[in-house]
Amino acid sequence: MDRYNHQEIEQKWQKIWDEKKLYLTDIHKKTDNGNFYLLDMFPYPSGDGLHMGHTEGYSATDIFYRHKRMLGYNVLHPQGFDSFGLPAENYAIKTGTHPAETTETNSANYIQQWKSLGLGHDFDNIIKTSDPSYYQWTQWLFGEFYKNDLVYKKTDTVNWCDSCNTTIANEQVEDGHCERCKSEIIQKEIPTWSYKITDFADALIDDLETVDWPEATKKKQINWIGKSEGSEIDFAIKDREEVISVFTTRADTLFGATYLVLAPEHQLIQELSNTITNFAEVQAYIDTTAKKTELDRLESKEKTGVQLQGVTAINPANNQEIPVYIADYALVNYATGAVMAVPAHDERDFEFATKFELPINYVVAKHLNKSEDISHHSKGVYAIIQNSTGEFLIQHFSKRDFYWWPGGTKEGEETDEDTLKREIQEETGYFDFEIKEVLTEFYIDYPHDSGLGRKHLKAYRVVLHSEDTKEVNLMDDEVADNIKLMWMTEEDIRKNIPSHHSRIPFIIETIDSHKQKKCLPSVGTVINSGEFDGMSSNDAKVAITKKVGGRMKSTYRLRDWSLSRQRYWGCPIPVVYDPQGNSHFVGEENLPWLLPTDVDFVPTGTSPLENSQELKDRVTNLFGEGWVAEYDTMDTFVDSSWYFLRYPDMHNTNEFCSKEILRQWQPVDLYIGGAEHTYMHLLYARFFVKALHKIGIVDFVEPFKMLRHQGMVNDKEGKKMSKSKGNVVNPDDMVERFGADAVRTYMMFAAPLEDDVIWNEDNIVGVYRFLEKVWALTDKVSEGHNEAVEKELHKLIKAVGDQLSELKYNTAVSDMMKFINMASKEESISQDQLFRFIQLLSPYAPHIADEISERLGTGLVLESVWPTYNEDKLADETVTIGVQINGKRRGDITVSPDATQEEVLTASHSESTIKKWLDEGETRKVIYIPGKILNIIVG
RNA sequence: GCCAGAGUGGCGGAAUUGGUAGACGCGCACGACUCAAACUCGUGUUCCUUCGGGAGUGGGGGUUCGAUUCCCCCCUCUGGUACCA
Repeated sequence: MDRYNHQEIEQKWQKIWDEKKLYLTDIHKKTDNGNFYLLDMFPYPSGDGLHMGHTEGYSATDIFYRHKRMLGYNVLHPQGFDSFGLPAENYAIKTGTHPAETTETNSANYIQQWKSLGLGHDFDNIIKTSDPSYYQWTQWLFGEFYKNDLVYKKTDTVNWCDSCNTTIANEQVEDGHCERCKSEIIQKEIPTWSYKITDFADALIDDLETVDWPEATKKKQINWIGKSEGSEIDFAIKDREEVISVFTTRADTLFGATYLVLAPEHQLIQELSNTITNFAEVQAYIDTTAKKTELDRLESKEKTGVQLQGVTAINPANNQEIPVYIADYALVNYATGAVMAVPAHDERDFEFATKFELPINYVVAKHLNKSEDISHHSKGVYAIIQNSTGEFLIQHFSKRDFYWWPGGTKEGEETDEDTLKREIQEETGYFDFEIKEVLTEFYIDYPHDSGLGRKHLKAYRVVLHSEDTKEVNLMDDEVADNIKLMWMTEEDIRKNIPSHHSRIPFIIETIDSHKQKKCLPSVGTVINSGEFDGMSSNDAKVAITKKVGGRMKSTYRLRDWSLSRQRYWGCPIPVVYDPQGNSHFVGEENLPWLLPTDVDFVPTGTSPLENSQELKDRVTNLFGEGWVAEYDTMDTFVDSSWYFLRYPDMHNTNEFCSKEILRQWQPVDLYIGGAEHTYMHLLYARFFVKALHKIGIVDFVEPFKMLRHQGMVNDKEGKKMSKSKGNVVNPDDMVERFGADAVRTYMMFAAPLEDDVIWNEDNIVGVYRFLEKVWALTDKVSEGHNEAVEKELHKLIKAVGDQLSELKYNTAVSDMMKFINMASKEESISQDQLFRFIQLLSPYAPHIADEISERLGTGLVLESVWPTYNEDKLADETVTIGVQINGKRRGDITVSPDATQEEVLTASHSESTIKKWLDEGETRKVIYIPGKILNIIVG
């Protein structure tokens, strides 16, 4: 028979499939297994065409599609184009070609490429988001959002790309640069429309539990949304009506708040301008900040700021008067735009306070030892006594070689002060001293037999005024211990006290941190906070918030989605303004609200649509004199946030999708695409569905039940392909040289779907040889039945089917290779057996499958029914199991799969290589796992 | 810094309810075919070895008859994110 010629057969079958409309989906068709919605991330039709990454993702869904269809599902496997966007517009600016024209040319090229890969999409029914028949529904949905208060316009500080001349969303800023053109992003005050995605922040986190997505992707979205739970607390301003609200996750440190910081853009600053005595200086700082790009702010780590002279805030916890600053480390867009600064326990506040010489007050002590529940412990005090030179008084229990701080653990006294006074005098004789602050708290576990259990101790710093003493009054056991009092310097303690007396070095550390003014950001026990002393940080967060009239609250890193773009090639925002400047939705009857064509593309910083006379006339004619259009267009991510809802009913001119079809086809069963869409597209699409659910348009809350990512396709060295490196591999070239079947199969074989694939032309020959072997098998077809092949085939049907459902394509291909290697060595294979194998192969290599099928006379493989297997053909007659002696493998034996332990042991003894190990000693134990392993313990 | 994920032959990778580590493929070596080369086919291919064995899944410890798989500590790499209070 003739040689395998991929070019010839692939072109032949692509033509046949096209003519037969093999991939046409009838969404109303009834099938045994019902509907399955399988979705690819649709591409932007770039002039560069498909890249290898696309090829992998699209091949993956196509394989799944063919399998599902042969299993009897009605599978929707659509394609389309995310065709609005900047590249076409930029190309238009350069060449004068209208974006619509570029889009047409590029789309046609993509479709050609898809077909040449043998992808089974219905190319007669594709979506282009730039078609009025599509974007009229983007606009209709905008109208629904508008009516339901889910989109609003306000002047806001937005990310502005000077090169693209447009605002961009937070998600589209990468490292301070524009995601598209890589130029620096600046902050600009601009009127902009925004979707209220933050209304759904909690649902966007919680509902992830209901979908089958990669865990990493879920976690990334959760991080991106950035929920933090904390408190909102109001600080009064002295002699003013206004209050400053701050958000904090550390209300337990409120007593340590020694100043406040407002973001430079905070609106209160202007309101207080008459009170601020150095307003000129303040305004100058605000102006400087405004000029900084996002990147400047990130790069200049050094803290800057200006005090608002004349403004004093009151710390509601202790009524202390504290200064107020503005500084750009407070961000206007996050929470209230104001921070209560606790330099002792927050790194950023600490840095600022150090620079501006602000007080650092410690109000949380780190635990020496962890204890979750304070309430069940008895309490005591602990005195850390210092003399005038700063030395510490230590007790050395010479009999037990034990060091202790003077002080006591007795109870009964009303206050800690009483206990301390009594104890210090009894044990040391000192009486003229002053009790200072709480340094830390900790726990001591006494031995079980002592009956003392666990004690919770507070360590107070005590300073002696005089070293005069009165009579010492020790208890009997204390006398017996032969206690010596000694004054030690910090250094002495570090050097001489052994480290197992951990609490003494620990307290020295703590004192040292306080003295050296170190920042201690961890949670622990509240100290120096009046009635809250001794409370755990977590309890104190709630208690202190409550005490000062604050509110427990969550804030989010996620911000509303700013959708206005000052560009041409996008979906027009369907809004007009009346002569008073109020906005109105243009109304359903005026949809599609067409993108005007009489527009100069060259960007000027204002929206290109402003130059359209047609648009102006349209508005005047429809609404009257004095009315003006909205000139901005929508972010292209709006278009792609709902396209999957349109596919099943894309020709519907009355609705974006009928209720009936929504119910039958949504949500998407399996979605495959790159992980780079985690923050933008996937988050926005989820928001859209949740918003539509709230409005009552859809009855589900998550758009994509199951999501998988394909990895990237890298070059031979594993490096990312890029134009600048000149290592980009063109899929068309590969298809021409190796054929679509080999390219598809190799991509699936080279690595698990979600891992990166290394594109190495030297390796694809392995897959090509495999296909040649399959081809050669047609020469062996004969009438007789080959039972050996039959058994392997049944195993293969099960393995490949299971692996396909789990998207483990790489091992499925390897199993098929094994089968072919086996079958190639056989004398013959029946026509029926070869056909069933071809069915298994066809999702990966559909062209060769149909060609062989035609030669076998078995018709189009996609229209056949996926083969089944018999359980009883899966079992082997014999099985080889490993024999271990003392856990080390010493040989193997071949037995029947249901051999008893006795039989296996006997077989082992008759194997000379094993027997010599068995003779080493007596058999003490035998572990036999049927079909797997025999382990004999000899000793 | 924080949050994920991953470390297995020369290379891509396989095996995880704990049970023969290295499937399948590339490469390499040898052999057959050939005047020769390529193709193809066959055999071998983790490392060390005194050919008895020994070591081995990033490193160290632990649990177990048995660990790539489970637990603890550490190292390295990749990706994401970062003045988010």
